[in-house]
Amino acid sequence: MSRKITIKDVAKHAGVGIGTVSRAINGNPNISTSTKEKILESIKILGYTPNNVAQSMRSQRYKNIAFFADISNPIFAQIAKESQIELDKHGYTLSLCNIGEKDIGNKISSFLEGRKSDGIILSIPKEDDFELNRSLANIKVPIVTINRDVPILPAGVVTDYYFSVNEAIDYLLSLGHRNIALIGGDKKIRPTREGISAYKDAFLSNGVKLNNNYIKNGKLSSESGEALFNELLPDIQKGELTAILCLNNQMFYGVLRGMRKAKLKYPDDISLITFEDSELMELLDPPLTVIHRPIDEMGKSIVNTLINYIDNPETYGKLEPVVIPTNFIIRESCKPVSIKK
Amino acid sequence: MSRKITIKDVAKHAGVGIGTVSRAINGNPNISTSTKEKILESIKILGYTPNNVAQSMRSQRYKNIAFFADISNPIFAQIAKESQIELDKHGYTLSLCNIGEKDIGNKISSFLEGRKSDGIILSIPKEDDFELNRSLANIKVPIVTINRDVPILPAGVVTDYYFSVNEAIDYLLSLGHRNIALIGGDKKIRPTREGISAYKDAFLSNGVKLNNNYIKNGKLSSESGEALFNELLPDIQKGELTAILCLNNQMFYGVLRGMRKAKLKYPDDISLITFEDSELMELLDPPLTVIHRPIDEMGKSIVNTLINYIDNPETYGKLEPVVIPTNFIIRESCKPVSIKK
DNA sequence: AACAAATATGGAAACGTTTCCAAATTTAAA
DNA sequence: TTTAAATTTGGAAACGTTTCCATATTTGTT
Repeated sequence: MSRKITIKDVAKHAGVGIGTVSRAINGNPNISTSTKEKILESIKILGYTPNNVAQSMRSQRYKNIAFFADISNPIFAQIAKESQIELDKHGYTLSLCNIGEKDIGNKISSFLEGRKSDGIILSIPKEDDFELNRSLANIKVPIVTINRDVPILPAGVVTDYYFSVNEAIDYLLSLGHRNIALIGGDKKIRPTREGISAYKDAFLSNGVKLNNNYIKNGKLSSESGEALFNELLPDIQKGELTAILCLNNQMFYGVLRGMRKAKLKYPDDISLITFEDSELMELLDPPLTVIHRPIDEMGKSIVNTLINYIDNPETYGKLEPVVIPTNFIIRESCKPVSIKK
Repeated sequence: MSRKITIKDVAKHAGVGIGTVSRAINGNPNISTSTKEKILESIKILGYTPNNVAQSMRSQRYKNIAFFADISNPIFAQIAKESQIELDKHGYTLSLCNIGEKDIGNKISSFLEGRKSDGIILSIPKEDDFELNRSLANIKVPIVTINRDVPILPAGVVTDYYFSVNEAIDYLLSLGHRNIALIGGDKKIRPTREGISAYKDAFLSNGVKLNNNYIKNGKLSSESGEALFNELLPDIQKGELTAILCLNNQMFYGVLRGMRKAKLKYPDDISLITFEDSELMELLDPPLTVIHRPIDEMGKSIVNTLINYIDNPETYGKLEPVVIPTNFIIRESCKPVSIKK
């Protein structure tokens, strides 16, 4: 295998200095058009490609982003994919890092100490983890969070939970539902906070009295979803509770499982709406009415926000969150309430 | 922010030369226990961590693996996750790269030219893509493929399609099914090839005559799955075809969609088995009988195979494929055939 | 105690870039 | 033309390691 072509080879071939070659590669303006062309020609002839490791070493820029999330949740896998596609356009690569529930801060710090990334895309389970926030505060590269407001961090990219939930509840109310359960994660995370607020506002603006007991909070897991469903079960069986809106797809699986075990069917026994669409949501029988978010747009926004922070560090922390709108897709998991007491 | 601690600082603090510090870090045997301890102590005091970029630059080893697959398929996202977890244990990072259908070889080459990886995990749609194979042949780092036999590449990691399909067909035959359709991808890819061979052998060993028309091949997409299902539809409606085994989860979605449109229900109108388990497969109504493969084990095997190739280049191409066993999970999507003509 | 062999150590060179500064060249102004 | 200013260029230094070789030290043998 022949020796790797370096910048020196290019310089010699083009009859210029290495600094000039570097300027040609990096779009530096201090170079005449003619020499630049000559160098680009030599590069093509020799088949030269810059060694990124050497570039990073010297320039302290790495053209790499680290993606920290629990990618066993398919939604994050999709976001990772879309982010990677967008990053690729900007010449960045994406390092995938899985995180669990614990010790996230240390994992990120130790990753950054060794490996070099210019920025981080981060999805964390909680917003108010004191330890975590302290570690995050010490990280010196920009971080863009997904659907979380972390006090110590600048605004990230968020789904429009408020609008989505408002719209969905409006829809259920218009179908005649009066008791609607909201199942979500911890009250302290943005999606739940926004969701609850939209839920309440929807009842208020429709002049319907709401029952706070139907706001259920738990962990973002199917087990927790199933447990919360079971708390609601008696009221469903009594016919008092007629609809459920679930803010998280993992929890929704738990709701489905709970229904299965209780031998309940939607939409006859209860109307169902969940957050997050997927091919299977349409293939469930009956197909599910869902709140759909455009994952590709999320990926693009995340990447562009992050790259903006990298290129313009002075804007870091000064921007408003990017809010991604959703689509409400009505299928067949909700039906009108016929009789009202 | 204070200047980064380098190996020189450590050397000065410990009163040794930089080469000695390097030896201490890298587990080089040519160092006395006492100096090594002294250096490790200094490292701890100063909070030194080696700069990986500089290490890579000099050593030409990158401690990075590139993962090329279509990660919008959740199964690859999961494999990516499991691989990353395993790689992490070995001090490697994972770069995620999405690939489409076209120009895969060039994408990989150009990624490797700039970015530096020590190895590649690869999932490609086809095995016999001449252009692609030619590009792959020129890649000088080890490649481990997932479920494909690429002639030019050494053995990768494969699911035990033969055993799985054999077991599943046996099961369907034991339920009295005599006409069973097999839906899979191109005949030239390993899973389909093995699947068909296992399918035929199962009929043979059970002394049942098989109908070659029920072996259906298409693309690994839900659209293709739906199209193939529609080809089978007349025979299903005539009651001649009573079971389908689907080798690919994407195609299976198409089958489900086709059934939905034809207003057919499983297991009453047809028995159904698919490859690939997921939380939702259990939550479908009725829950699906599936062939489950242990993704964590696949990830581990992939990584260990690849790292072995990196550490022992002389074994590259000399090893047998690693075959990952599967579990057959019987749920409720198949029912016995009552009447036989 | 003397010497050879084995082990341990220091530090220059190299990895392939970018950055910076000084110098050369071109352009513009007088 | 001359001179000043602007532009372009070359290449040394630096980024932080590992590797290699020469040298120093320790260990073992007689």
